[in-house]
Amino acid sequence: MPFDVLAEPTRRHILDLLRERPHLVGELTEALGLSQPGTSKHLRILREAGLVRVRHDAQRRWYELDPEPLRQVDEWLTPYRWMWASRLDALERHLDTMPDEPENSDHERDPS
Amino acid sequence: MPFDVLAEPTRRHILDLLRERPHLVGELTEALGLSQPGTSKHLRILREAGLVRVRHDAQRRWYELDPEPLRQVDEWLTPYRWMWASRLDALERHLDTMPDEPENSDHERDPS
DNA sequence: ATTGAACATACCTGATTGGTTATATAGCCG
DNA sequence: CGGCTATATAACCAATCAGGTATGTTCAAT
Repeated sequence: MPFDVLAEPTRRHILDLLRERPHLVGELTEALGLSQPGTSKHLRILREAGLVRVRHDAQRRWYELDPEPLRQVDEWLTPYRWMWASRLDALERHLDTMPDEPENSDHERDPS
Repeated sequence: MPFDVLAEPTRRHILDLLRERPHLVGELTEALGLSQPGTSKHLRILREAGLVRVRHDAQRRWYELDPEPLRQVDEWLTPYRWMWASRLDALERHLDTMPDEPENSDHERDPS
């Protein structure tokens, strides 16, 4: 699953950059503001997850996006997708019907 | 971002279970096959991410899904969504035009 | 009041991970 | 060839984390 790969903000940043155009490792290194080996390490993980591909050009390495694995994420999300719509509808209808009511619900959303 | 929360397979499993109906901690513990404190810990993380809510019923705790934060994931995904469609189209057209050709591309997808 | 049930929190531990610096590898150019 | 450029890999470190056991807390039922 590509979820753990996407968990890393830097990695999402890389994908966002590659969405516009392929990039060299050096370019990414500069854009991300981290060390070159650090960048290469992230790229390796993205490569192994199939999210990017490399094109060799002499010593250069052009990294380009492969969005295919994101489809899995999208699929996992699918059964949830209708929910936030209907939930929002319900909320709207509620707010519509009863404008400010004290509402002593026992619901709780992280009391910490 | 809820990405890191979703990176954990057990946590996705919990959400999948809650998608059907609210569950007690004990039920989840059994379904997941891990210790009760372990379950509670995951639930805490999900709570703090706003992905679940709790309803108190005496000593019982009913955990229920709140899909709202998943919307952020969906939104992050949005600019990528058109891509895999068009990419697939291109592939199909390609396969259509040239059925099995040796194809010595310089492309590479993790040579490891 | 005491016990037991349901859950949360504290604490510890081994594994993973994101970052670094140092070093290898590969290819261009003079 | 020799040195320079671009990238990858190795080795290391501090922090985070998932899991467990032990213990606290709250409430119902007797």
